[in-house]
Amino acid sequence: MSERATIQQVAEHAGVSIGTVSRVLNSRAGVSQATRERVRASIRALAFRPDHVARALSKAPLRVGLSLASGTRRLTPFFMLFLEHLIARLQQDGYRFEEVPAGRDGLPEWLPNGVILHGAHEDDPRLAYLRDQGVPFVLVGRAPGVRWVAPDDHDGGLQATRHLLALGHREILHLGGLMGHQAFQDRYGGYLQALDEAGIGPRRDWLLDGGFTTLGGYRAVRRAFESGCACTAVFAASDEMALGAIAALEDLGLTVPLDVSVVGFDDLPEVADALRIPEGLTSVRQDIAHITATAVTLLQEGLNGAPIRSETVPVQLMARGTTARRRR
Amino acid sequence: MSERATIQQVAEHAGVSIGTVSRVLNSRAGVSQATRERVRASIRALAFRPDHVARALSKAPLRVGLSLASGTRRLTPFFMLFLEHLIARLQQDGYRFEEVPAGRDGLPEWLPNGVILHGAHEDDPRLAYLRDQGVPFVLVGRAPGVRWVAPDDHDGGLQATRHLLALGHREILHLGGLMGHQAFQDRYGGYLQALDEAGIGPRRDWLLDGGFTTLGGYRAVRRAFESGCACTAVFAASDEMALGAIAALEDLGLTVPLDVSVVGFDDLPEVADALRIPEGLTSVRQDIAHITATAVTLLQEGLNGAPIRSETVPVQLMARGTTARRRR
DNA sequence: TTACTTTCCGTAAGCGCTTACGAAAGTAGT
DNA sequence: ACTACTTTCGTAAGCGCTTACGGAAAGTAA
Repeated sequence: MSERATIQQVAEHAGVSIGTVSRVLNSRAGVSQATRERVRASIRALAFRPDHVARALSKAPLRVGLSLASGTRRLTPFFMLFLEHLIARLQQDGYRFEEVPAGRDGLPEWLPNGVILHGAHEDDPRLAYLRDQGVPFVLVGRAPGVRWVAPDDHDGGLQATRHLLALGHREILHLGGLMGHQAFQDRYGGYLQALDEAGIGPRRDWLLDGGFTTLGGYRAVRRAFESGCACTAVFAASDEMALGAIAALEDLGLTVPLDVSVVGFDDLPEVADALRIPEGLTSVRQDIAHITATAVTLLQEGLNGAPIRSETVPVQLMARGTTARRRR
Repeated sequence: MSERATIQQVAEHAGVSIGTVSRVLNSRAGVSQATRERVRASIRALAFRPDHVARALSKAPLRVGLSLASGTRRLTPFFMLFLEHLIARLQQDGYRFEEVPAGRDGLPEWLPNGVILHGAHEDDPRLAYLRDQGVPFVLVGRAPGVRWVAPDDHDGGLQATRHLLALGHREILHLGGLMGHQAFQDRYGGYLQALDEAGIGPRRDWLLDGGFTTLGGYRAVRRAFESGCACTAVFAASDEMALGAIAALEDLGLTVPLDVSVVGFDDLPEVADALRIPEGLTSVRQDIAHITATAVTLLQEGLNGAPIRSETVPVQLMARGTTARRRR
């Protein structure tokens, strides 16, 4: 029923050899435009998808590892999605994937050919270690002098806050946490810049620590409003915290978005599904697929000895049902 | 540095052919005890681990799929761990893994050779569908007339509640949710039985719905205690809810475990790490590795046409820092 | 001893792909 | 028209395993 076509069948269908098919699959040179098209047509006709297992076996055994910051909460929804995308991408390209276990000192115990790092600080010992070992790596995050890819966190904070300002809000809470981390620092930075543009001074008591959990967001927001916070909007640095914020507001008798607007960050449908607001959570969308694809590309460059290059991937505010024009 | 040994090298080291090595790897017949030992020694000596990619390529292309109940929250910590273990196990055995996408009606769009189902009800249409299609499957859960594997949820509830009773507690809250699901029904059943053994009648207001989230647990417990609940212990049907319960109690000025004891379910260190109680969360441990391994074994039996068989895997209470003897 | 089993193990053909290598055909330079 | 490239593509040798097949060695029966 679900027998998949092989490269052999595609070759026969197109009247060429399997070598040629492989070449067009990997878009390598040495195939005329005409046959290239013909092969592509056969691929489509047979719904051919290369077997990644065979691919990984025949390719040079390139193992790419993922190394996690020791403090990274592995089970965060965003991270799980990230991992899923990364593995899918690597597989598709015929690479092997292995998680690099952190030994003592947080340094890896053994090394694959290339590694992708997640959640490292600028002065993380692993960066220096990998550089010393000569193992190419790319950081998902930002640090000077290394290959990195990161979403435009600053711009995300900017977009979210401007959106709130445009709706007439003036007192805007920021629900953050993990303030040592660059990503969240940047989101906060965007928020501050937007406030500044609007001539609104930042206030210490508008910065809440939600620890990047739903419960943390709930407790922080509840406490803030219980002690008389007059804010009409909150910008949370993650969807989970936004969810917590919404629950807290509900429990205090406030309705979202009529009384208070809430915007999240990440735009994970899996998280926001818990919401009872039909139009969904207003949130800053990160393109995880884009980020992981770029990470892999940069790593390949590193393996080829190309010069260091980094990339920022854009984010976009998705205005939905939890933000509304300010009233009163 | 990290060049792994191949079967070829093991064969040379042991002075046999690769065929023989493969036979001992798969523990097939036709190898004398003497050479079997010798090969095993070489395997250890070279720290040989078979390459699962090559394995998957050479084996009959057996694809096993995982099908999720449509309502299953994919990003639940327990489920992520489950998935991780399942994939590792399948890989190790040289099987391919693919997630089976649910089409409309919740039925799969195409079928692999065998499937593992998670979170299905007894009358889930997928069960009948797979049976009709003649595709072997195993259910992680319980249902009559099919191959299934499940933790002993009832016994877990029993152990947890008896533990609390043994510590002198008499008013014990149960924090559940998703009451349609068999697993949670069973945990509740164990709780009820333990209460009954102790001659304590169950009370409607001792059953809370925490929706299996941390926040849900928090809200339910907070509301209960705010409206005068005099309980001294709570048995939560998941670690996440237990965490929420603990936070709620804290916020109400109660300390755990001095004022109130809390026991969770699943025993996921990743979840309980958020706790500030040094000795950790008292919880009912599920052996995920055992469950997934059994699921794969049962599926293999199904593929071989063996008669239907099911298995319950034991759970064990891990008494730690969130339970203590009742005072007053 | 011969004939016939049984046990043990080596050989080689795959699994589906990638990629040197070299042959054939086309292009250019003289 | 002849040499010298260049482009295009087929051939075949792997990647690290599994497994059907068959041969050699060893055991059993006469």
